[in-house]
Amino acid sequence: MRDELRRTEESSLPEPVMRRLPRYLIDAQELQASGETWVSSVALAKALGLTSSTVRQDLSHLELEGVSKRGYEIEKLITAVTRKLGADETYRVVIVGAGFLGSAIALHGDLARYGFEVAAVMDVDPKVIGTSVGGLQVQSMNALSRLVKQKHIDIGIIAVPAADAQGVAEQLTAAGITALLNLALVQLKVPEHIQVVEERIVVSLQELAYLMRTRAKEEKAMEGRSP
Amino acid sequence: MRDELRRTEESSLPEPVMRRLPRYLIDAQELQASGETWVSSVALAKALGLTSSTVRQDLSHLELEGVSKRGYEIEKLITAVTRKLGADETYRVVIVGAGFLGSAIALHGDLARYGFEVAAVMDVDPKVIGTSVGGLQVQSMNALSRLVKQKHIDIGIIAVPAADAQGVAEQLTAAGITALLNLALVQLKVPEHIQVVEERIVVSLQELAYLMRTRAKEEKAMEGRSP
DNA sequence: CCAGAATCAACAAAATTTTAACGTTAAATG
DNA sequence: CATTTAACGTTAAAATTTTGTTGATTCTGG
Repeated sequence: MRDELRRTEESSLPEPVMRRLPRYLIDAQELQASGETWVSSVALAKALGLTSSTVRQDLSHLELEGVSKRGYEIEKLITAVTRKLGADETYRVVIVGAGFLGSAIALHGDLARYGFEVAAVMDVDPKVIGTSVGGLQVQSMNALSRLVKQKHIDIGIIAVPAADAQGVAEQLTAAGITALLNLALVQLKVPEHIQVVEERIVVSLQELAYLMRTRAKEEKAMEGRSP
Repeated sequence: MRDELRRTEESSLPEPVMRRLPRYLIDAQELQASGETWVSSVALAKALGLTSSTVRQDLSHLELEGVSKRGYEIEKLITAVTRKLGADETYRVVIVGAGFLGSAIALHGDLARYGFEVAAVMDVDPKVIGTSVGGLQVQSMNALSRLVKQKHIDIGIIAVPAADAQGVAEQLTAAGITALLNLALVQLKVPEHIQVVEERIVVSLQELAYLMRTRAKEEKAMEGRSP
Protein backbone atom coordinates (compact mmCIF):
# COMPACT_ATOMS: atom_id res chain seq x y z
CA MET A 1 0.00 0.00 0.00
CA ARG A 2 2.83 2.36 -0.44
CA ASP A 3 3.67 3.16 -4.00
CA GLU A 4 0.47 2.55 -5.80
CA LEU A 5 -1.24 5.64 -4.50
CA ARG A 6 1.32 8.21 -5.39
CA ARG A 7 -1.36 10.09 -7.23
CA THR A 8 -2.46 11.62 -3.96
CA GLU A 9 0.57 13.84 -4.25
CA GLU A 10 -1.05 16.85 -5.79
CA SER A 11 -4.75 16.46 -6.28
CA SER A 12 -6.65 19.53 -5.28
CA LEU A 13 -7.08 20.16 -1.64
CA PRO A 14 -10.37 21.44 -0.22
CA GLU A 15 -10.11 25.15 0.36
CA PRO A 16 -10.65 25.14 4.10
CA VAL A 17 -7.96 22.54 4.41
CA MET A 18 -5.58 24.57 2.35
CA ARG A 19 -6.16 27.53 4.56
CA ARG A 20 -5.43 25.53 7.66
CA LEU A 21 -2.27 23.85 6.48
CA PRO A 22 -0.06 26.87 7.08
CA ARG A 23 -1.28 27.00 10.62
CA TYR A 24 -0.32 23.41 11.23
CA LEU A 25 3.02 24.26 9.79
CA ILE A 26 3.57 27.20 12.07
CA ASP A 27 2.51 25.29 15.13
CA ALA A 28 4.65 22.33 14.19
CA GLN A 29 7.68 24.51 13.70
CA GLU A 30 7.19 26.06 17.08
CA LEU A 31 6.88 22.68 18.70
CA GLN A 32 9.98 21.53 16.92
CA ALA A 33 11.85 24.59 18.09
CA SER A 34 10.84 23.80 21.62
CA GLY A 35 12.28 20.33 21.31
CA GLU A 36 9.23 18.18 20.65
CA THR A 37 9.39 15.42 18.09
CA TRP A 38 5.83 14.09 18.07
CA VAL A 39 2.47 15.76 18.12
CA SER A 40 -0.99 14.26 18.33
CA SER A 41 -4.12 15.30 16.50
CA VAL A 42 -5.60 16.25 19.84
CA ALA A 43 -2.75 18.61 20.62
CA LEU A 44 -2.91 20.22 17.20
CA ALA A 45 -6.65 20.55 17.47
CA LYS A 46 -6.34 22.28 20.77
CA ALA A 47 -3.73 24.70 19.55
CA LEU A 48 -5.73 25.74 16.52
CA GLY A 49 -9.18 25.51 18.02
CA LEU A 50 -10.41 22.56 15.98
CA THR A 51 -11.59 19.02 16.52
CA SER A 52 -9.07 16.23 16.49
CA SER A 53 -11.21 14.63 13.85
CA THR A 54 -10.79 17.60 11.60
CA VAL A 55 -7.08 17.55 12.13
CA ARG A 56 -6.80 13.91 11.16
CA GLN A 57 -9.01 14.49 8.17
CA ASP A 58 -6.85 17.40 7.09
CA LEU A 59 -3.60 15.56 7.54
CA SER A 60 -4.93 12.61 5.63
CA HIS A 61 -4.56 14.73 2.51
CA LEU A 62 -0.83 14.72 3.03
CA GLU A 63 1.79 12.14 2.33
CA LEU A 64 2.09 11.38 5.94
CA GLU A 65 1.18 8.63 8.30
CA GLY A 66 0.54 8.97 11.94
CA VAL A 67 1.50 6.38 14.48
CA SER A 68 -0.79 5.07 17.15
CA LYS A 69 -0.03 6.20 20.62
CA ARG A 70 2.40 8.80 19.38
CA GLY A 71 0.77 10.93 16.80
CA TYR A 72 2.60 12.49 13.91
CA GLU A 73 6.32 12.91 13.65
CA ILE A 74 6.80 16.65 13.60
CA GLU A 75 9.61 16.68 11.14
CA LYS A 76 7.66 14.61 8.66
CA LEU A 77 4.61 16.72 9.24
CA ILE A 78 6.55 19.82 8.39
CA THR A 79 7.98 18.26 5.28
CA ALA A 80 4.62 17.02 4.14
CA VAL A 81 2.83 20.31 4.61
CA THR A 82 5.67 22.19 3.04
CA ARG A 83 5.60 20.00 0.00
CA LYS A 84 1.87 20.16 -0.32
CA LEU A 85 1.96 23.91 -0.22
CA GLY A 86 4.74 24.06 -2.71
CA ALA A 87 7.13 25.64 -0.31
CA ASP A 88 9.85 23.27 -1.37
CA GLU A 89 10.16 25.28 -4.52
CA THR A 90 11.33 28.84 -4.58
CA TYR A 91 9.12 31.56 -5.94
CA ARG A 92 10.35 34.97 -6.91
CA VAL A 93 8.23 37.97 -6.11
CA VAL A 94 8.19 41.58 -7.14
CA ILE A 95 6.88 44.14 -4.72
CA VAL A 96 5.24 47.15 -6.27
CA GLY A 97 5.11 50.04 -3.86
CA ALA A 98 8.11 50.93 -1.77
CA GLY A 99 6.22 52.66 1.01
CA PHE A 100 6.10 51.39 4.55
CA LEU A 101 4.05 48.39 3.60
CA GLY A 102 6.20 47.36 0.70
CA SER A 103 9.30 47.89 2.78
CA ALA A 104 7.89 45.86 5.61
CA ILE A 105 7.43 42.96 3.25
CA ALA A 106 10.77 43.36 1.54
CA LEU A 107 12.50 43.29 4.90
CA HIS A 108 10.43 40.49 6.33
CA GLY A 109 12.97 37.78 6.94
CA ASP A 110 10.51 34.92 7.05
CA LEU A 111 9.73 35.26 3.38
CA ALA A 112 12.98 33.66 2.40
CA ARG A 113 12.54 30.98 5.00
CA TYR A 114 9.35 29.93 3.28
CA GLY A 115 10.74 29.95 -0.21
CA PHE A 116 9.85 33.41 -1.42
CA GLU A 117 12.63 35.52 -2.77
CA VAL A 118 12.12 39.22 -3.20
CA ALA A 119 13.58 39.71 -6.64
CA ALA A 120 12.65 43.34 -7.15
CA VAL A 121 10.98 46.33 -5.58
CA MET A 122 9.34 48.91 -7.81
CA ASP A 123 7.69 52.25 -7.35
CA VAL A 124 6.28 55.08 -9.42
CA ASP A 125 7.52 57.92 -7.26
CA PRO A 126 10.78 59.26 -8.76
CA LYS A 127 11.86 60.31 -5.29
CA VAL A 128 12.07 56.76 -4.01
CA ILE A 129 13.34 55.18 -7.20
CA GLY A 130 16.98 54.41 -6.73
CA THR A 131 16.83 54.30 -2.98
CA SER A 132 17.65 51.02 -1.37
CA VAL A 133 15.23 48.68 0.39
CA GLY A 134 16.57 45.55 1.92
CA GLY A 135 19.62 45.58 -0.28
CA LEU A 136 17.64 46.14 -3.45
CA GLN A 137 17.46 49.31 -5.46
CA VAL A 138 13.93 50.48 -5.99
CA GLN A 139 13.25 50.32 -9.71
CA SER A 140 11.09 52.34 -12.02
CA MET A 141 8.01 50.64 -13.38
CA ASN A 142 9.52 50.89 -16.83
CA ALA A 143 11.87 48.12 -15.91
CA LEU A 144 9.06 45.77 -15.01
CA SER A 145 8.78 43.63 -18.11
CA ARG A 146 12.48 43.23 -18.41
CA LEU A 147 12.94 42.29 -14.78
CA VAL A 148 10.08 39.80 -14.81
CA LYS A 149 11.68 37.96 -17.67
CA GLN A 150 15.24 38.32 -16.52
CA LYS A 151 14.62 37.22 -12.97
CA HIS A 152 11.84 34.74 -13.66
CA ILE A 153 9.43 36.46 -11.34
CA ASP A 154 6.32 34.48 -10.52
CA ILE A 155 4.32 36.61 -8.14
CA GLY A 156 3.47 40.30 -7.94
CA ILE A 157 2.68 41.95 -4.63
CA ILE A 158 0.61 45.09 -4.93
CA ALA A 159 1.42 47.45 -2.08
CA VAL A 160 0.27 50.74 -3.52
CA PRO A 161 -2.65 53.03 -2.69
CA ALA A 162 -6.04 51.79 -3.78
CA ALA A 163 -6.27 54.32 -6.57
CA ASP A 164 -3.18 52.93 -8.29
CA ALA A 165 -3.77 49.27 -7.73
CA GLN A 166 -5.78 48.46 -10.82
CA GLY A 167 -3.21 50.10 -13.04
CA VAL A 168 -0.40 48.24 -11.37
CA ALA A 169 -2.28 44.98 -11.73
CA GLU A 170 -2.57 45.61 -15.42
CA GLN A 171 1.09 46.37 -15.77
CA LEU A 172 1.97 43.25 -13.86
CA THR A 173 -0.21 41.01 -15.94
CA ALA A 174 1.02 42.67 -19.11
CA ALA A 175 4.51 41.83 -18.00
CA GLY A 176 3.53 38.20 -17.83
CA ILE A 177 2.87 37.67 -14.17
CA THR A 178 -0.06 35.39 -13.43
CA ALA A 179 -0.28 35.47 -9.66
CA LEU A 180 -1.03 38.57 -7.64
CA LEU A 181 -1.18 39.29 -3.96
CA ASN A 182 -3.34 42.37 -3.62
CA LEU A 183 -2.95 44.39 -0.45
CA ALA A 184 -4.90 47.37 -1.71
CA LEU A 185 -8.48 48.05 -0.84
CA VAL A 186 -9.97 47.56 -4.27
CA GLN A 187 -11.61 44.75 -6.09
CA LEU A 188 -9.18 44.08 -8.93
CA LYS A 189 -10.47 43.28 -12.37
CA VAL A 190 -8.17 40.79 -13.98
CA PRO A 191 -8.38 38.18 -16.72
CA GLU A 192 -9.57 34.78 -15.66
CA HIS A 193 -6.29 33.01 -15.84
CA ILE A 194 -4.72 35.33 -13.29
CA GLN A 195 -4.74 34.13 -9.69
CA VAL A 196 -5.43 36.78 -7.12
CA VAL A 197 -5.27 36.50 -3.37
CA GLU A 198 -6.29 39.46 -1.30
CA GLU A 199 -5.19 40.49 2.11
CA ARG A 200 -6.42 43.53 3.92
CA ILE A 201 -5.84 44.80 7.37
CA VAL A 202 -9.09 46.68 7.40
CA VAL A 203 -11.04 43.59 6.54
CA SER A 204 -9.44 41.66 9.34
CA LEU A 205 -10.31 44.45 11.71
CA GLN A 206 -13.88 44.34 10.51
CA GLU A 207 -13.95 40.65 11.23
CA LEU A 208 -12.70 41.32 14.71
CA ALA A 209 -15.26 44.03 15.23
CA TYR A 210 -17.99 41.71 14.13
CA LEU A 211 -16.77 38.92 16.36
CA MET A 212 -16.60 41.28 19.31
CA ARG A 213 -20.13 42.39 18.77
CA THR A 214 -21.62 38.97 18.41
CA ARG A 215 -19.70 37.78 21.40
CA ALA A 216 -21.08 40.69 23.36
CA LYS A 217 -24.54 39.67 22.21
CA GLU A 218 -24.01 36.08 23.17
CA GLU A 219 -22.85 37.01 26.61
CA LYS A 220 -25.85 39.17 27.13
CA ALA A 221 -28.04 36.28 26.05
CA MET A 222 -26.23 34.06 28.53
CA GLU A 223 -27.16 36.20 31.46
CA GLY A 224 -29.26 34.56 34.11
CA ARG A 225 -28.05 31.03 33.83
CA SER A 226 -27.12 28.84 36.77
CA PRO A 227 -23.78 30.03 38.13
CA MET B 1 -32.63 24.82 18.04
CA ARG B 2 -34.01 26.31 21.18
CA ASP B 3 -33.51 29.92 20.39
CA GLU B 4 -35.54 29.74 17.28
CA LEU B 5 -37.40 32.86 18.23
CA ARG B 6 -34.34 35.02 18.46
CA ARG B 7 -34.63 37.69 15.84
CA THR B 8 -32.37 37.32 12.88
CA GLU B 9 -31.67 40.98 13.33
CA GLU B 10 -28.12 40.87 14.46
CA SER B 11 -26.81 37.53 15.32
CA SER B 12 -24.45 35.03 13.93
CA LEU B 13 -23.73 35.31 10.32
CA PRO B 14 -22.26 32.20 8.71
CA GLU B 15 -18.52 32.56 8.59
CA PRO B 16 -18.14 32.42 4.84
CA VAL B 17 -20.76 35.10 4.50
CA MET B 18 -19.00 37.29 6.99
CA ARG B 19 -15.80 36.96 5.06
CA ARG B 20 -17.48 37.97 1.85
CA LEU B 21 -19.34 40.99 3.15
CA PRO B 22 -16.32 43.28 3.11
CA ARG B 23 -15.78 42.42 -0.51
CA TYR B 24 -19.29 43.40 -1.42
CA LEU B 25 -18.69 46.58 0.45
CA ILE B 26 -15.54 47.40 -1.42
CA ASP B 27 -17.06 46.64 -4.76
CA ALA B 28 -20.16 48.65 -3.96
CA GLN B 29 -18.11 51.64 -2.95
CA GLU B 30 -16.18 51.51 -6.17
CA LEU B 31 -19.35 51.32 -8.17
CA GLN B 32 -20.75 54.21 -6.26
CA ALA B 33 -17.63 56.23 -6.87
CA SER B 34 -18.01 55.56 -10.56
CA GLY B 35 -21.51 56.92 -10.51
CA GLU B 36 -23.64 53.80 -10.40
CA THR B 37 -26.67 53.66 -8.17
CA TRP B 38 -27.91 50.11 -8.63
CA VAL B 39 -26.17 46.77 -8.80
CA SER B 40 -27.55 43.33 -9.48
CA SER B 41 -26.69 40.04 -7.87
CA VAL B 42 -25.36 38.92 -11.22
CA ALA B 43 -22.98 41.85 -11.46
CA LEU B 44 -21.75 41.38 -7.91
CA ALA B 45 -21.31 37.69 -8.53
CA LYS B 46 -19.23 38.33 -11.57
CA ALA B 47 -17.03 40.85 -9.83
CA LEU B 48 -16.27 38.56 -6.90
CA GLY B 49 -16.27 35.28 -8.73
CA LEU B 50 -19.38 33.81 -7.18
CA THR B 51 -22.81 32.64 -8.21
CA SER B 52 -25.66 35.11 -8.27
CA SER B 53 -27.47 32.67 -6.04
CA THR B 54 -24.78 32.93 -3.44
CA VAL B 55 -24.90 36.69 -3.62
CA ARG B 56 -28.63 36.83 -3.07
CA GLN B 57 -28.32 34.34 -0.27
CA ASP B 58 -25.61 36.40 1.35
CA LEU B 59 -27.43 39.68 1.04
CA SER B 60 -30.55 38.14 2.47
CA HIS B 61 -28.78 38.23 5.82
CA LEU B 62 -28.80 41.98 5.68
CA GLU B 63 -31.50 44.49 6.35
CA LEU B 64 -31.86 45.19 2.72
CA GLU B 65 -34.32 44.59 -0.03
CA GLY B 66 -33.58 44.30 -3.68
CA VAL B 67 -35.92 45.40 -6.39
CA SER B 68 -36.96 43.35 -9.36
CA LYS B 69 -35.40 44.30 -12.59
CA ARG B 70 -32.99 46.69 -10.90
CA GLY B 71 -31.09 44.90 -8.21
CA TYR B 72 -29.90 46.50 -5.01
CA GLU B 73 -29.58 50.17 -4.36
CA ILE B 74 -25.90 50.67 -3.83
CA GLU B 75 -26.18 53.23 -1.12
CA LYS B 76 -28.49 51.03 0.91
CA LEU B 77 -26.27 48.05 0.28
CA ILE B 78 -23.31 49.94 1.67
CA THR B 79 -25.24 51.04 4.71
CA ALA B 80 -26.54 47.56 5.37
CA VAL B 81 -23.18 45.85 5.09
CA THR B 82 -21.53 48.52 7.13
CA ARG B 83 -24.04 48.14 9.89
CA LYS B 84 -23.83 44.40 9.86
CA LEU B 85 -20.08 44.53 10.15
CA GLY B 86 -20.27 47.06 12.90
CA ALA B 87 -18.46 49.68 10.96
CA ASP B 88 -20.98 52.24 12.02
CA GLU B 89 -19.36 52.22 15.41
CA THR B 90 -15.85 53.41 16.02
CA TYR B 91 -13.24 51.11 17.42
CA ARG B 92 -9.99 52.26 18.89
CA VAL B 93 -6.87 50.27 18.19
CA VAL B 94 -3.39 50.16 19.61
CA ILE B 95 -0.56 49.14 17.35
CA VAL B 96 2.31 47.36 19.03
CA GLY B 97 5.44 47.51 16.95
CA ALA B 98 6.48 50.74 15.29
CA GLY B 99 8.53 49.19 12.53
CA PHE B 100 7.67 49.42 8.89
CA LEU B 101 4.62 47.25 9.29
CA GLY B 102 3.24 49.08 12.28
CA SER B 103 3.91 52.37 10.61
CA ALA B 104 2.23 51.25 7.44
CA ILE B 105 -0.90 50.51 9.41
CA ALA B 106 -0.76 53.65 11.49
CA LEU B 107 -0.51 55.72 8.35
CA HIS B 108 -3.08 53.81 6.42
CA GLY B 109 -5.78 56.35 5.78
CA ASP B 110 -8.56 53.88 5.10
CA LEU B 111 -8.60 52.72 8.68
CA ALA B 112 -10.35 55.84 9.83
CA ARG B 113 -12.71 55.66 6.91
CA TYR B 114 -13.89 52.30 8.16
CA GLY B 115 -14.28 53.31 11.75
CA PHE B 116 -10.95 52.31 13.23
CA GLU B 117 -9.05 54.97 15.10
CA VAL B 118 -5.40 54.45 15.87
CA ALA B 119 -5.31 55.54 19.48
CA ALA B 120 -1.74 54.60 20.28
CA VAL B 121 1.44 53.15 18.86
CA MET B 122 3.81 51.31 21.18
CA ASP B 123 7.23 49.76 20.92
CA VAL B 124 9.85 48.18 23.10
CA ASP B 125 12.85 49.70 21.42
CA PRO B 126 13.94 52.80 23.38
CA LYS B 127 15.33 54.23 20.18
CA VAL B 128 11.95 54.54 18.55
CA ILE B 129 9.99 55.44 21.67
CA GLY B 130 9.19 59.09 21.50
CA THR B 131 9.48 59.36 17.76
CA SER B 132 6.39 60.30 15.90
CA VAL B 133 4.31 58.05 13.67
CA GLY B 134 1.32 59.52 11.95
CA GLY B 135 1.08 62.31 14.45
CA LEU B 136 1.30 60.00 17.44
CA GLN B 137 4.25 59.65 19.75
CA VAL B 138 5.44 56.09 20.03
CA GLN B 139 4.90 55.01 23.62
CA SER B 140 6.72 52.63 25.88
CA MET B 141 4.97 49.40 26.74
CA ASN B 142 4.81 50.55 30.33
CA ALA B 143 2.09 52.95 29.36
CA LEU B 144 -0.08 50.22 27.91
CA SER B 145 -2.53 49.59 30.73
CA ARG B 146 -3.03 53.23 31.37
CA LEU B 147 -3.60 54.06 27.74
CA VAL B 148 -6.01 51.21 27.19
CA LYS B 149 -8.19 52.47 29.99
CA GLN B 150 -7.78 56.12 29.27
CA LYS B 151 -8.48 55.87 25.58
CA HIS B 152 -10.96 53.00 25.70
CA ILE B 153 -8.96 50.89 23.34
CA ASP B 154 -10.76 47.86 21.98
CA ILE B 155 -8.36 46.14 19.66
CA GLY B 156 -4.64 45.36 19.74
CA ILE B 157 -2.63 44.94 16.60
CA ILE B 158 0.50 42.87 17.00
CA ALA B 159 3.12 44.00 14.52
CA VAL B 160 6.27 42.74 16.18
CA PRO B 161 8.69 39.95 15.29
CA ALA B 162 7.42 36.44 15.88
CA ALA B 163 9.65 35.96 18.87
CA ASP B 164 8.03 38.81 20.77
CA ALA B 165 4.44 38.25 19.74
CA GLN B 166 3.37 35.92 22.51
CA GLY B 167 4.71 38.27 25.15
CA VAL B 168 2.98 41.21 23.58
CA ALA B 169 -0.26 39.27 23.40
CA GLU B 170 -0.02 38.60 27.10
CA GLN B 171 0.62 42.22 27.91
CA LEU B 172 -2.30 43.26 25.78
CA THR B 173 -4.70 40.84 27.37
CA ALA B 174 -3.40 41.74 30.79
CA ALA B 175 -4.21 45.34 29.97
CA GLY B 176 -7.76 44.34 29.32
CA ILE B 177 -7.90 44.06 25.56
CA THR B 178 -10.03 41.22 24.30
CA ALA B 179 -9.54 41.40 20.55
CA LEU B 180 -6.23 40.90 18.79
CA LEU B 181 -5.12 41.14 15.22
CA ASN B 182 -1.98 39.06 14.99
CA LEU B 183 0.36 39.80 12.13
CA ALA B 184 3.23 37.75 13.48
CA LEU B 185 4.08 34.29 12.31
CA VAL B 186 3.25 32.43 15.48
CA GLN B 187 0.31 30.57 16.81
CA LEU B 188 -0.70 32.68 19.80
CA LYS B 189 -1.84 31.02 22.97
CA VAL B 190 -4.53 33.13 24.55
CA PRO B 191 -7.40 32.60 26.97
CA GLU B 192 -10.66 31.48 25.45
CA HIS B 193 -12.50 34.73 25.77
CA ILE B 194 -9.97 36.58 23.66
CA GLN B 195 -10.78 36.93 19.98
CA VAL B 196 -7.86 36.54 17.64
CA VAL B 197 -7.74 37.11 13.92
CA GLU B 198 -4.55 36.34 12.08
CA GLU B 199 -3.19 37.80 8.94
CA ARG B 200 0.03 36.81 7.33
CA ILE B 201 1.65 37.76 4.11
CA VAL B 202 3.59 34.56 3.95
CA VAL B 203 0.46 32.49 4.28
CA SER B 204 -1.19 34.37 1.46
CA LEU B 205 1.85 33.77 -0.67
CA GLN B 206 1.69 30.10 0.12
CA GLU B 207 -1.90 30.09 -0.98
CA LEU B 208 -0.91 31.69 -4.23
CA ALA B 209 1.88 29.25 -4.73
CA TYR B 210 -0.47 26.39 -4.17
CA LEU B 211 -3.03 27.80 -6.56
CA MET B 212 -0.39 28.30 -9.20
CA ARG B 213 0.75 24.76 -8.91
CA THR B 214 -2.65 23.19 -9.08
CA ARG B 215 -3.60 25.42 -11.95
CA ALA B 216 -0.49 24.30 -13.77
CA LYS B 217 -1.50 20.70 -13.16
CA GLU B 218 -5.01 21.30 -14.38
CA GLU B 219 -3.80 22.90 -17.56
CA LYS B 220 -1.53 20.02 -18.26
CA ALA B 221 -4.44 17.69 -17.76
CA MET B 222 -6.46 19.77 -20.21
CA GLU B 223 -3.98 19.34 -23.01
CA GLY B 224 -5.19 17.78 -26.21
CA ARG B 225 -8.75 18.92 -26.52
CA SER B 226 -10.34 20.01 -29.75
CA PRO B 227 -10.66 23.79 -29.94
C1' DC C 1 4.25 -11.42 27.47
C1' DC C 2 -0.09 -9.48 28.59
C1' DA C 3 -3.59 -5.90 29.87
C1' DG C 4 -4.69 -1.37 29.28
C1' DA C 5 -4.48 3.09 27.44
C1' DA C 6 -3.65 6.25 23.72
C1' DT C 7 -4.04 7.21 19.16
C1' DC C 8 -4.73 6.77 14.30
C1' DA C 9 -7.42 5.38 9.90
C1' DA C 10 -11.49 4.70 7.92
C1' DC C 11 -16.05 5.06 7.64
C1' DA C 12 -20.66 6.95 8.72
C1' DA C 13 -23.50 10.63 10.17
C1' DA C 14 -24.54 15.37 10.81
C1' DA C 15 -24.07 20.04 9.81
C1' DT C 16 -23.06 23.68 6.88
C1' DT C 17 -22.63 26.01 2.55
C1' DT C 18 -23.42 26.45 -2.25
C1' DT C 19 -26.06 25.97 -6.26
C1' DA C 20 -30.15 25.41 -8.92
C1' DA C 21 -34.96 26.10 -9.73
C1' DC C 22 -39.43 28.18 -9.20
C1' DG C 23 -42.82 31.65 -8.56
C1' DT C 24 -43.33 36.61 -8.32
C1' DT C 25 -42.70 41.50 -9.21
C1' DA C 26 -41.55 45.52 -11.67
C1' DA C 27 -39.72 47.78 -15.64
C1' DA C 28 -39.42 47.93 -20.65
C1' DT C 29 -41.31 47.25 -25.07
C1' DG C 30 -44.27 47.14 -28.87
C1' DC D 1 -52.18 47.39 -22.04
C1' DA D 2 -50.51 42.90 -22.71
C1' DT D 3 -46.18 40.56 -23.18
C1' DT D 4 -41.57 39.88 -22.46
C1' DT D 5 -37.63 40.12 -19.69
C1' DA D 6 -34.49 40.89 -15.81
C1' DA D 7 -34.19 40.41 -11.38
C1' DC D 8 -35.44 39.22 -6.58
C1' DG D 9 -36.75 36.10 -2.55
C1' DT D 10 -37.24 31.52 -1.23
C1' DT D 11 -37.25 26.65 -1.11
C1' DA D 12 -35.05 22.56 -1.74
C1' DA D 13 -31.47 19.72 -3.58
C1' DA D 14 -26.58 18.99 -4.08
C1' DA D 15 -22.03 19.44 -2.63
C1' DT D 16 -18.83 20.19 0.76
C1' DT D 17 -17.03 20.14 5.35
C1' DT D 18 -17.05 18.80 10.04
C1' DT D 19 -17.86 15.70 13.68
C1' DG D 20 -18.54 11.27 15.80
C1' DT D 21 -17.65 6.27 16.11
C1' DT D 22 -15.50 1.85 15.68
C1' DG D 23 -11.78 -1.24 15.27
C1' DA D 24 -6.89 -1.89 14.65
C1' DT D 25 -2.28 -0.80 16.20
C1' DT D 26 1.39 0.49 19.07
C1' DC D 27 3.42 1.69 23.13
C1' DT D 28 3.70 1.28 28.50
C1' DG D 29 3.97 -0.80 32.91
C1' DG D 30 3.55 -4.62 35.35
